[in-house]
Amino acid sequence: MEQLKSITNLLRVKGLRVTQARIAVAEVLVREPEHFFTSEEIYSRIKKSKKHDCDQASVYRCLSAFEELGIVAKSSFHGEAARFQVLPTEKDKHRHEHYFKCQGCDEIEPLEDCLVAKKERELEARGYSNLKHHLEIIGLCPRCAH
Amino acid sequence: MEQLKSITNLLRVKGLRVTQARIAVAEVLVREPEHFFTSEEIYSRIKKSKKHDCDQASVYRCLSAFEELGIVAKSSFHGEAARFQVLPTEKDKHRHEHYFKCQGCDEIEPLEDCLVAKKERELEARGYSNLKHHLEIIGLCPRCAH
DNA sequence: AGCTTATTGCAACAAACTTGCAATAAGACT
DNA sequence: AGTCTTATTGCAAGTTTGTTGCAATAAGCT
Repeated sequence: MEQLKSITNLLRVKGLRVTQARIAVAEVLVREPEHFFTSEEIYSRIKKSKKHDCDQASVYRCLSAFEELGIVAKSSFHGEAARFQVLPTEKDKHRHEHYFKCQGCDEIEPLEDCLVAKKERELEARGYSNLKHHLEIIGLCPRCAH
Repeated sequence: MEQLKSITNLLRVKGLRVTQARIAVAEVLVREPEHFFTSEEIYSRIKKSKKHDCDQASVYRCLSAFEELGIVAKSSFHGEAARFQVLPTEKDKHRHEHYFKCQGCDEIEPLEDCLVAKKERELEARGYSNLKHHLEIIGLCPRCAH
């Protein structure tokens, strides 16, 4: 609830309208902050809840806007649909940019520490800028390894 | 030349046929081992050279086979077409799994050292297995930063 | 309540693959 | 070298994951 309000506030601050579609998408994301949603999943939850209704195109447009505002993190795995997750607080914004994906159960878990920060500092020292990164590790988790 | 022969040998050893399409794709990849080819690029170089001919579908099927055999490394960036590069020797197989991509000039450069190896060892100690990883860092290279 | 214009819904488009199937051509066997 | 078997190919159609143009709608300011 609190988080939903902060999203609508941010929209207002940025001069964007607080529309049904944006509320619908935000509600889905906020209800399961640990889940990595595909656009399709978000869309079907909106449909199922029947509280709001909206088009798939709107979900995509909405997620792009949210990404630009830093409300969600987007990540895509080799050839698969992109996944989105709310970024809960300002300081946690980079928390989930590293993932582990199990090829057995398709579970996605965040990796807590940023392996790449050091490398980025080094690149910055050499004149690179506006750095962003994305890391994926795939394999079998202990449960699926048997 | 040497490398091309080792690819055809591997195909034979694995019971796969050494076909025109596979030779054509392999030749393109081997001619520029430092280049990160999209499937489209490979296809149009085959067309242009006129030495062989083949279909786009065959290029895709060929690259999948090569990937499975460890002949090429595949990497894909957010929403873009996948890119492929020959893996020159057994020991260098993981050499190019880390990239930097400049948003200014679209240049892709490998990052030499493996940041993730340590993390993988740690996960393995906790029961994870069959680990593979992919890291991308995007931003502006010094030339594009101005 | 009315006005302005950002958003939406819809349908069409697009990029990057993937797949089914009949035709072809590797390569094993003679 | 010719024949046979079946892995591969070419082609066309399909799929997935978005993106886009445009008229209709609805935020939100006054």
